[in-house]
Amino acid sequence: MNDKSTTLEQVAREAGVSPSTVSRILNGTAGVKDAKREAVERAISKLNYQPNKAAQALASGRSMTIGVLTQNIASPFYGECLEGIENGLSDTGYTPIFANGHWDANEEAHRIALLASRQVDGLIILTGSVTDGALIEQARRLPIVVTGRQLNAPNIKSFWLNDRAAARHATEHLIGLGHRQIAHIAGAQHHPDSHARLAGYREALSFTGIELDERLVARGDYSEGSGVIAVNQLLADRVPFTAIFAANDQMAYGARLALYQHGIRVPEDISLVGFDDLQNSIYTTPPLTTVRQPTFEIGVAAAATLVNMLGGQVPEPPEFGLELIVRDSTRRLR
Amino acid sequence: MNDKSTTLEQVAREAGVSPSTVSRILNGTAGVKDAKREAVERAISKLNYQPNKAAQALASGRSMTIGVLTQNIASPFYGECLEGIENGLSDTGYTPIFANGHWDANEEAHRIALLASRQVDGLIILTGSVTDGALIEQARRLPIVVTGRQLNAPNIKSFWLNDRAAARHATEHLIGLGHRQIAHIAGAQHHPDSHARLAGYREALSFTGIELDERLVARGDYSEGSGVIAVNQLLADRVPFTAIFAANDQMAYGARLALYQHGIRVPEDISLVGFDDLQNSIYTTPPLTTVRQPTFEIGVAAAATLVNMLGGQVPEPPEFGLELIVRDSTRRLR
DNA sequence: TTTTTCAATGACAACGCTTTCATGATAAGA
DNA sequence: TCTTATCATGAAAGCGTTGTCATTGAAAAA
Repeated sequence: MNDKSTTLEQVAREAGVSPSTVSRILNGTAGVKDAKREAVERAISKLNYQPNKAAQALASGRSMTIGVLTQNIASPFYGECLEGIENGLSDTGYTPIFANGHWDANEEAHRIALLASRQVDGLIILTGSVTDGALIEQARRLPIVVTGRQLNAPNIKSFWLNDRAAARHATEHLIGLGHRQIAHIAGAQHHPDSHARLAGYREALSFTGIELDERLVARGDYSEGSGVIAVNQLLADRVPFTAIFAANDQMAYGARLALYQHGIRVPEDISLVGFDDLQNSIYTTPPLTTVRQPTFEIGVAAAATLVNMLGGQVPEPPEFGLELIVRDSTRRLR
Repeated sequence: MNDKSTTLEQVAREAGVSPSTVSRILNGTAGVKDAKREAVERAISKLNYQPNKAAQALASGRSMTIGVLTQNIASPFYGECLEGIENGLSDTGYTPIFANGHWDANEEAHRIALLASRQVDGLIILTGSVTDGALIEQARRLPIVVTGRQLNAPNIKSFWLNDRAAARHATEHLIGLGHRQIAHIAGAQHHPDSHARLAGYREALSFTGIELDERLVARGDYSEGSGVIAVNQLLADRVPFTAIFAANDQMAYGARLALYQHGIRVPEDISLVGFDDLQNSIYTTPPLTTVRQPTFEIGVAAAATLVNMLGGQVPEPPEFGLELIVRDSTRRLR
């Protein structure tokens, strides 16, 4: 209504009480006579009052914001997780602030510092390349929830999934369908996930007694484009294969396209397995067999855990598992 | 280092100057002798000082944050735009804060109020159902950039694209390929975009003298699932068609899947056109012919425009156009 | 040299809220 | 009825900055 926004003091004057009282009503800090409470509430809605969060933050030391470090906001993978966090945070009074690390340890450290200077009350770190040490140091000032690693330290909770086991499971699925020449498109070089998934793939092969032909392992970077390149490479190498296990869905999409362009059918000629179960993987042609990551659920749980920590509790975060979702991109070899 | 974070005052003491001087150095507000500047800079890095944004916001009245109202953070469409905004904002000192409206006018109003109470310095509204009036009212206190509508008002800049013309163009592309029985999967009922795209479709048909069979217009809600349903519906209706123009890519993905499940080939049996050119549309099989929305670029431009407005300028935002990208999901009818 | 001007700096009052402390009023115990 | 807890409330001191104002010292002008 007016030009400057209304302040608590104006509300107090309008209601004929002291600012302290208004504050108490706002925060439920102490009992207040009904008469005054009503007067204040009337004043609040009359003046259309909204407390100034910056002032609240400064005075109370709590900003009611949570810093979320992702790697890439636009990626479908992080998108789902962010939505989970948003969901888990709604109605808690906390607001998430997102920052992109772009998979660069320095950048990440910088972003975290920036978040800290914004007085966030806690931190959610979605994977990332920050060192454990840096996190432990940060945790001395802020509670932290981190995904994608196992980290036991005071004031830190971590969500970790057994990528290796799941990758092994996915590969075994292909083996179970009779495939023996199984290519793998590995993820970005320095991601721990990539190693784990590659290790799972190797494990499945060696456990079954299949000798791994190193030429069947192509290196991608988790992007769709790298999936295309990987398949072209694989095809150019002329080492025969009947199935591909891609380290994530996005590369599987790229692989799918490259195969299509070569006139190779999925699953008739080649079976294809991804990893992540992005929302879109139901809608690819054919729908993609993949390992489901409970990304959204992890986001929700991470948020809830952090809020609990902020509430002074020491929550035991739930365990999550990975699950193979068999759709139509894989079939028995004949 | 220490338990509580360092304050400007501690830095001042360490450097042997007054807090004012430190503040001035931080903000470049006034000239400071080199000797002192160096002393202060040394103190800052020694104490690892980061200014408290909440305090800055309170004292200066500027929070250096920008509120961004999206509808759904996780959607690929908004994701690209958010990335653009993030990009356009980097190195400006401003940080975006995202809020989800979930396509509900009330929810949106509530989120905007929340953002306002966080003392954001400006607002970017990505489409949404808020009324123009509400925006104009908000704009009295905050500069606003809004996409998806044409709105000329003080303190508001808008980015608008001619969806109707582009939709017409897309439909004409199909007509030009010899298609006459063209189905349309319309977008969500109350989105202005849906109307515009449907109108463009109608326009193209009537301009070419093709009579529109209303049974060929299916109603979706912009989600992949609704594309599946729409095609199933269309097929069940048994009205023959040779091409589909979906009001967005996500529904086109769904349509693609439904066709696949019915054993109908794209583009051999049916041509398919989408709208948006999501990043994934290059990687569908076949790659999707679609109308490219410069989502990322609009995000960048929206951010830049808002920052300029905050800098006291009255920028003329750049114009953007829509462009038909012909890929492999459409072919000449024979 | 003396006066004027100006750049550099410090003191201090905001900014809008929370939170302790003190106080008067009310209810409970003696 | 008088004292003692208890409760509701107000006054006031921060929270960590910024920004105004006043002060100082030195360079420029006289």
